[in-house]
Amino acid sequence: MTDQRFDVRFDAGQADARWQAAWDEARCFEADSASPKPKSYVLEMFPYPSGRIHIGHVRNYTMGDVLARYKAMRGFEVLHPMGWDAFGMPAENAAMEKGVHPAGWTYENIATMKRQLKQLGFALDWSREIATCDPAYYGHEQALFLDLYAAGLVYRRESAVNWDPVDQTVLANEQVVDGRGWRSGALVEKRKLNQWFLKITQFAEDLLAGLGTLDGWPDKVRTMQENWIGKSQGLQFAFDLSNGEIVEVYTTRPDTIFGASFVAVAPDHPLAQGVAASNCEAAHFIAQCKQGGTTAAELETAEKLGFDTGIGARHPFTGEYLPVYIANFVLMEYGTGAIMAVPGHDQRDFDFATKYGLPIVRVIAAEPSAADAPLTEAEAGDGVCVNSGFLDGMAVAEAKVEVIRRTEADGCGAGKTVWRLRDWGVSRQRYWGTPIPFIHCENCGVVPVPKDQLPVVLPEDVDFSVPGNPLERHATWKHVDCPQCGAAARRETDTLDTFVNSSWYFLRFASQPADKPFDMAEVAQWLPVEQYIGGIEHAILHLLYARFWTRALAHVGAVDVKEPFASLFTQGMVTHETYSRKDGPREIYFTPGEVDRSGTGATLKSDGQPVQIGKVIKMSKSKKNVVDPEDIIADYGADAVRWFMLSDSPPERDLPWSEAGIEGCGRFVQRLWRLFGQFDGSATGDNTALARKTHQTVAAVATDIEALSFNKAVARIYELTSATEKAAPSATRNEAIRTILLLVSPMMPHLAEEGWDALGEGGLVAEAAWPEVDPAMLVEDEVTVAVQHMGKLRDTLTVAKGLPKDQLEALALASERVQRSMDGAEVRKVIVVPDRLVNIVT
RNA sequence: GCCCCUGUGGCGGAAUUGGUAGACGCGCUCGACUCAAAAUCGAGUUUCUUUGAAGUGCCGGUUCGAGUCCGGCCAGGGGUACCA
Repeated sequence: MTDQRFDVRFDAGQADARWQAAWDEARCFEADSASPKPKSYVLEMFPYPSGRIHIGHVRNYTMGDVLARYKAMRGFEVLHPMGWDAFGMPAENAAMEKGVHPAGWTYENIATMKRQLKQLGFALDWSREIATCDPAYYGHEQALFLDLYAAGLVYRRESAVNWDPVDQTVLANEQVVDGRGWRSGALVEKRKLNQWFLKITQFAEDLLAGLGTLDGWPDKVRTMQENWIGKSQGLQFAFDLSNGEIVEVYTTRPDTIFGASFVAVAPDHPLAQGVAASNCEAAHFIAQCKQGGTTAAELETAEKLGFDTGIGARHPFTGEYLPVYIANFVLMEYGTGAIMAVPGHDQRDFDFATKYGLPIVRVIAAEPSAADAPLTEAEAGDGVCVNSGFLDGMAVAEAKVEVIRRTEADGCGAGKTVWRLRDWGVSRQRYWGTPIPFIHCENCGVVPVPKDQLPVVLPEDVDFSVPGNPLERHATWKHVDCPQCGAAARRETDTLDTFVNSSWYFLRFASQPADKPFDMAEVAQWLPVEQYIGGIEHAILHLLYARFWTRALAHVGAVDVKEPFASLFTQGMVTHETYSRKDGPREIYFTPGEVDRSGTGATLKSDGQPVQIGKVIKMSKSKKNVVDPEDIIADYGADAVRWFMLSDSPPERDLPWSEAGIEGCGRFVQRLWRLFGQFDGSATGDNTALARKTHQTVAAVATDIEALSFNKAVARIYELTSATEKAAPSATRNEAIRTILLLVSPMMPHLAEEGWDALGEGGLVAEAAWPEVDPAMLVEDEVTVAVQHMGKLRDTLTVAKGLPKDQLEALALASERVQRSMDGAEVRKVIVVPDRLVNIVT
């Protein structure tokens, strides 16, 4: 007697609501830290509450959800939490554009997005929800920041920001478009401010070494972080200057020292500043270097400019005097802020030397005889030293050692390890972030806010009608008494980089006492995160900062974890075309929903006029190329959307969004529903082939889910579904149907619950166990072997598995098609790969 | 500029990691059912000059054998320290 529900189509709308309520009521996704079961912490990168969930979120959270539900079926106590990376610029932009308060805007977005996530039926522990803009979260962050300060990991120094001279405000790199402020259109300048820094460089060696232990991370991410940290062994030495001073330079290529044809210092180097004090041309040049933004891409691609100071630098080995330039491509942050320039073997130096007519000397050649081969571009490759005095004939590596040895012996320099990694600047001159808990006192200097006065809470009455930091302008907020001497003092008005918020949220998810950031012992129950899933765009910054912050907390004894994420999976981005129009210096973007794309071009629905079709790039709030999943949930149900996210595209690859395909997923939901309805309790008898297929599929899908290869798991399930549909009723077929239901339950949980219930299984499928596999059923007894002649396929043979080589060879040679292809030629060689192929070489 | 990645039918992709290229899905075509449509079911679907040949972005190399390994290019994407 089958359930009457199977007489009609599966009603996703009804089932989604019903089972979401049932899971809530059973509280089956709330993680129990005290559970005796083995623990599994599955985490997806928490979203910025930008307004509404987009397809990229759905993809990310569906993957994590399948893994979390699968892990639960395998007997783990699963922690699968969700929260909100709720501080950030878009809230302030909304405040400026729409006059809404950042807090109100953010919390409304959170409410909307939480509702949308719930519609997707994710197995999330909402009891642990976090919003980083909640003082209950950021207050603990302020306490941790003070702990790091006490441990000497926090300091202040000057650093450059993008300055908009018209709006009188600091701009994010994203807000600088073609060197101009995005609102004012003014040319952006570099301006120095006193800012807060975290000593990430103190952990550089350990962060680098730690990469070697992260077996569960993609190699590409480890490589990117390794390059970012950028350990290099080089030489730091001093040039004696013609004005009696010295200048320290750092080079990673001491082997090329004889090719040095000038010395260059950064515009903000003390030497440059000294020259500028008495030379207005130099001062003018330095001022010119201040133009433009602060990004590496901008600095590297800008035209190389220099100013000859007239000072000479004495080469330590030749005694020759090299000109000293102030150059815009030398960075004060790296090494000593001064370089010896070797045009022959560094492209930046080559470009500069060409422009200013400086000598370009070859000092490295493929072989000694090529010493005078002309250079048309810088050659950075390996070779032997030429035109290099005592280094001539030495290999690059050997010469590096020799130059460092001589320099050290002469006492004018030493070998030195230098890191590309710079300390983490965490100051932001913005309102919507964690207030940095310090007070500036004229008597006492920089004073930490006492912990019993935390949290330092953001004022609510702020004005966004003028640009700049509202905290700075607030009438009363920054005026406080010094906690040490009681005198009138001033609060720090910078807030923390939002990457600080996301550097420890995974700890707060694991343990959230009211009186402290987290409990160390409870954190130890769950950490490290077993599987972390998020976008590849976070490969360096977020992931490196989180690794650093965890180490810093371990350094102050707050946690006993070193690496926070045991395994990392970087999903590809969901991409879409952009649509825009120029409006003066600003580019105005439109959402796909606002655009009619039916013709060859694209027009705006509201006015029928054309819009520019931009590149296919990652979906982002600022480019508005986002698609709203809620409509397709309404049309097809949560399960079809989830299934679609998992099908087809390999999860690590980018997914260009298209509407096509979702309908097919909707059809498959119905197809499964019909199949469940064919469960026939009265059927008897076995079907060995189907039983084998079933067990093989269970094993393969488990492997695929554990590897997060959901697209492959989906293909396997399609195959088993087809085979089961075609089979005649039998006990085996019933078992196959029941198995399919369990296999799809992490992916299509609503459909699975409805089917489980209709089949009278009892309890929730969310709490059911993964089907057992009989290893004996995985082995096939026949295999198909390819037969090739000269590497080209000529025939296939179906033979018993494990057939010996000589028999395979004989069968292959006997093949009529092979004989025809060989056309009587003599067999020179036969390659036999058992169970796979035979290749005959003539 | 620099670092990392990707490139296979009309489309998304698979290929036991050097061994039958195109599994599975989408789309499309034809057929069945229907008064008709939807839904469903079945067959087909890389290309071509089709006893066969070519084919995995392009050019070359290694190998009995290359989508897979090596060298050189091209195109697209991500990051580039204040987007998150």
